[in-house]
Amino acid sequence: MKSEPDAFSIDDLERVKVEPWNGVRNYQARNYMRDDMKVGDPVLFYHSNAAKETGVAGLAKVASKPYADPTQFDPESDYYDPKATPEEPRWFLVDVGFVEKFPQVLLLEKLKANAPLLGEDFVLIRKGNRLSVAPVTAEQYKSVVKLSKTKRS
DNA sequence: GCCAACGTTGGC
DNA sequence: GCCAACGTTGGC
Repeated sequence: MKSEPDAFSIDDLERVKVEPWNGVRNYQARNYMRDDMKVGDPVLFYHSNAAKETGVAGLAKVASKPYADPTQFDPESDYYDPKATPEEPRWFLVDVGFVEKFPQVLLLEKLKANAPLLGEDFVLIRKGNRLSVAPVTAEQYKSVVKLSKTKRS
């Protein structure tokens, strides 16, 4: 799951512990949350668009079942969707819980350097990847955790 | 700020 | 259903 650290960082998540992942307005990303996420699923927390230190910043977990994003019903919200109704919600989210902040951000650069390990299809190094929520395999997750423990050169 | 790579919208 | 125009994301 991606977030721009200026808007919401791993430090913010550590402070609040649990955050409803609202505001996702992309159907594919919504489907991943609505259809595929289970409570307790491990999550890579990625800092996108960072001034520096773009990369995986820590670990999180799915902390709720999927439910309707309340911001879609709120005319005051930036995420308001006039076509959504409580009877027929269009957007869904899960709560995300803090697990761990990496001592150092695992830089995108390093992910790219380890493409053979992670696989060329690893979502964070794939070209044109713009989904804020996307799946990784268990193997990829483990590899990322392992890489986070190695020192930067 | 630029640009590539999308996704969405709307006219037809 | 097609496609141009437009908007957004994200790396650099």
